[in-house]
Amino acid sequence: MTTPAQGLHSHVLATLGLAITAGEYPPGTVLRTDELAQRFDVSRTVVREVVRVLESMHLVESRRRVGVTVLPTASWNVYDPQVIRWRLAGADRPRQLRSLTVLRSAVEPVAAGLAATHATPEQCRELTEHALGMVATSRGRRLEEYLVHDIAFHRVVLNASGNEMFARLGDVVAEVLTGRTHHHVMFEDPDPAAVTLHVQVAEAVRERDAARAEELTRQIAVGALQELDVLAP
Amino acid sequence: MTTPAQGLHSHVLATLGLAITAGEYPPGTVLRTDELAQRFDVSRTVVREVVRVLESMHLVESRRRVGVTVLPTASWNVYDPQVIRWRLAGADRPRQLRSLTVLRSAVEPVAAGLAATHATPEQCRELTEHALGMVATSRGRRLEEYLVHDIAFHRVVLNASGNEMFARLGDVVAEVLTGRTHHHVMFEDPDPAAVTLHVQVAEAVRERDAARAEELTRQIAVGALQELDVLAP
DNA sequence: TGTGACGTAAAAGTAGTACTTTTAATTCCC
DNA sequence: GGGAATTAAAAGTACTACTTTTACGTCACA
Repeated sequence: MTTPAQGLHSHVLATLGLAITAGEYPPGTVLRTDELAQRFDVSRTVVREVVRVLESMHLVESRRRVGVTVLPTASWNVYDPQVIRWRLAGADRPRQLRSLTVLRSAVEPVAAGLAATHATPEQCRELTEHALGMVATSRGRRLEEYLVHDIAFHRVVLNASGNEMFARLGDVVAEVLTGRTHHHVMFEDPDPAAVTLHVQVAEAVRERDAARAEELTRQIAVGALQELDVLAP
Repeated sequence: MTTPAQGLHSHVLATLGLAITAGEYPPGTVLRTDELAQRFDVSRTVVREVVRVLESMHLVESRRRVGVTVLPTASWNVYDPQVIRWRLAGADRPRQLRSLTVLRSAVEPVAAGLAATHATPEQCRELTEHALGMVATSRGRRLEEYLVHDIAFHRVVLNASGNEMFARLGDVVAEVLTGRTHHHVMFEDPDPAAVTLHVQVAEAVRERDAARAEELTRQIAVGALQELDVLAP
């Protein structure tokens, strides 16, 4: 069982993509289109379309007379949301979670700084709302509700930065936060210090204090990294 | 004339991808596969494969009975190197250059800090080598040679960070630096202050001084951003 | 024995056609 | 006028036939 699979293309793509990113086919493995067609019981047409997509993600390379070769991790489009999802669902989830968290620690403080100067009143309002939401749900095992606010908070910050590259990391952050919550010891409530920091970030943005927003977000990031070290040293 | 075009698929993909990212088809525009097949004088098979790839980049969306709809910029996979190249080659090159530079300013300092603790002796050597190369070519209109060292330098830093997400930004940085050089007033030599900073970063990494490497790289980034403000206010 | 030209076959690439499925839009009935 | 049935348009899938590239093995020649 892999994915719902409405549409043959989606199904084959999901299956193959997941298998490759999970390392089931070591780099250099050669697949042949009609072999795949047979294996999945679909036409070569469908397989070819899938291969073209995998090729655009640089997961495989297709060469005449050779076949479809699986490429090493180093050439993968690791920023492709689809690739990220596959990897988070597969074997090297911890590694992926760590590298994404490091990326966050670089990007989010800068994004917060920019948000302080660019955020619209509406965005400021949303920020405050979600920060307060986090406070409200930070105790009593309400992790799922907390997560919703946490994700929304960070998404607003990234969007408010006014930089489209940052904005597009919203989904990535959502994945990371979700992954983290669901793999935690679910007994403990979120770190109160982190909650406070979120409230303060919202404050700083509202007050147009870029330096403070950046610094506070940096502290949140440090916390996230430390947490990761404790969980997976 | 758009691209060399070895292979029908590549040609159609390049043409369509470029046109869409250049905004020639406003979001919501509907294309039909057999119309495209006719226009490019290729089979529908080829067009379908191209559409599937564009779909995986979230440039378009294909729906039955409707056709292939061009999606708004907000949904594009802006981290896809191919999309980045298309956008840099097209109309909103300045915007793209700016958002990428902001991304760099967030990522590279952190990467440099990590590099200071993770760089191998070989990487330290390369770093120093390229920094000195930059010094050597920083005067006398040797911009192309300078560029090679500049790109190599930043690539080594990103790789040495040990984070695969950072490492994969090497190509992006290369594109940005190349774009900047080629669109500058080519009369002036690179900023001497920047050159010095690169040498110092190499030094800091060699001495395992993470904080200093990070701070110095941050200064390089600030310089790049200011430069951008002067050029395209 | 080594080397280079050559031929072969295997696999991807392309084309075209026939058919299925979904679904927007129109029609028609109540 | 609103909702159900019909229709047709476009993508999705399959299959088959053919073209092009090219890795690999063969064989001749030095």
